[in-house]
Amino acid sequence: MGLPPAGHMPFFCHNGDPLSQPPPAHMGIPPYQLDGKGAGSMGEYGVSPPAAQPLSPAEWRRLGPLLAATGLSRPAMYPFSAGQYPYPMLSPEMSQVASWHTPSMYPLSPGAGFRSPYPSSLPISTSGLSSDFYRFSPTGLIQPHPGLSPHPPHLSSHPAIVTPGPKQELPDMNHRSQMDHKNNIDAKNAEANEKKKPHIKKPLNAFMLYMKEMRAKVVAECTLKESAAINQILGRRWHALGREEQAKYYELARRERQLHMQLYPDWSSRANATRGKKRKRKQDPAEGGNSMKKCRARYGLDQQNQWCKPCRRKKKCIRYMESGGENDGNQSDDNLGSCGSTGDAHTPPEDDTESLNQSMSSPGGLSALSSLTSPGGMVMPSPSASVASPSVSVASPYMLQSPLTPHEGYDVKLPPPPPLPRHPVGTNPHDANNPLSVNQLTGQCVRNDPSETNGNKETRSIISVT
DNA sequence: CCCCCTTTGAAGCTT
DNA sequence: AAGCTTCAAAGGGGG
Repeated sequence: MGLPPAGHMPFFCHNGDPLSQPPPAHMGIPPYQLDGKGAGSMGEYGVSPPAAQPLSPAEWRRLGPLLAATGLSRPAMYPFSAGQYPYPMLSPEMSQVASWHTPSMYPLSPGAGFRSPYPSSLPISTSGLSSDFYRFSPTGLIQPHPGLSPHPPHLSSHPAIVTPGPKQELPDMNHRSQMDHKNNIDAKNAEANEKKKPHIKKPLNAFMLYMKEMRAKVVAECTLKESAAINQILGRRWHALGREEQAKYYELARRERQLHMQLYPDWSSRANATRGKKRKRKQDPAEGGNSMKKCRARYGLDQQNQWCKPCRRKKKCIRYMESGGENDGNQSDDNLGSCGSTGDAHTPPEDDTESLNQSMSSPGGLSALSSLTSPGGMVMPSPSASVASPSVSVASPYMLQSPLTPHEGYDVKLPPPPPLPRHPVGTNPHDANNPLSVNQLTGQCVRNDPSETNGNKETRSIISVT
């Protein structure tokens, strides 16, 4: 039952049958547990003195071999062959893209297709970490013991940390001096102080760090600008990323958290989490999880007639709120279950064409894009051949099973795998109709044959979304 | 201006 | 303890 239609499963081996064999046993260790501690919880903070310090370039250089030596090296989770995998960056050349072992971990040069919100003047070289990594550092310089920072959290003026509110970014600062930057921030800080609630953002997790780094590349390759689409692609790439690569991001994220905690010892995500919304009532199991979904996600584009009014107008979903939020209680008034229980997984689209026609409701032009054929020569995995199960989607490190004992270098304190995580990227049946679906999008995404890299623009077919 | 989409992971709250 | 919810980034799109 819960299996989405095979055609919607984006993850599969190039032989088209990922389920024919269990995922490699080596895919089991959360990369961020490399330090042998139960990571992922605040409890790890400060526990490991060495980890409390930023990695030196030499350390970064060591990271790879170390990981490999501890048995982490492994083939890509989704072993596309170089010729078949639609994402060039996931080809073996990927390791060059993310040059973690070099001081320029985050290629910031425009030529690399990256852009950074932080001035390149930041002393990246001092530690080998990217400027992004210093988002928590008030001075832009990372201290061996950032906890000794003279800047109390509430005085911090770092843009990435203290902002007037969530999802509010300062303008691109690539072309601004740090002083301008600071003034700007001071102004915003004053505003924030006025409210007496400076918004300290959450530290970025591994995936967010990865997204931040890779977004520009995906944008360049696909000439897509819609983040929703980009994120789907990035999600797929993330899954396809080798463990070693992911481990680096987990490590980065772990250090970000550490640094964040040291800079803002009193900060708690609670402040942000409870900022605006009340927590919602636990969903009714009988509703199969759909009660917590907004109409769009619950019914899909092909059933917009079931959407609540605000949803149709792209406003805040009232059912979503009713489902435990603001009304905090008894609802189930709204035939939520109709598509509901388990239904999410089996409300396969009936008419793609129609839904595409309806899809103008959102991320716009993509619906038109969806009807385009793939760029010539692009070898996309056949959806029909794709068979996958969410349980094999390796959606997260938690899904992995470790072949190693703790003595082998890992503290295998794996939390039990979540029963059935969200649909892995692209496995949501609704994706078939979703113009933003990975399958739809990646079908339009540029395929860069690794052998054709080096700026051979002629081989890049770009679908412009305008 | 606000909210939507969309992704994964972390953290905290709720049950 | 398990499950759930929110928020991190991003930027185009719609009302």
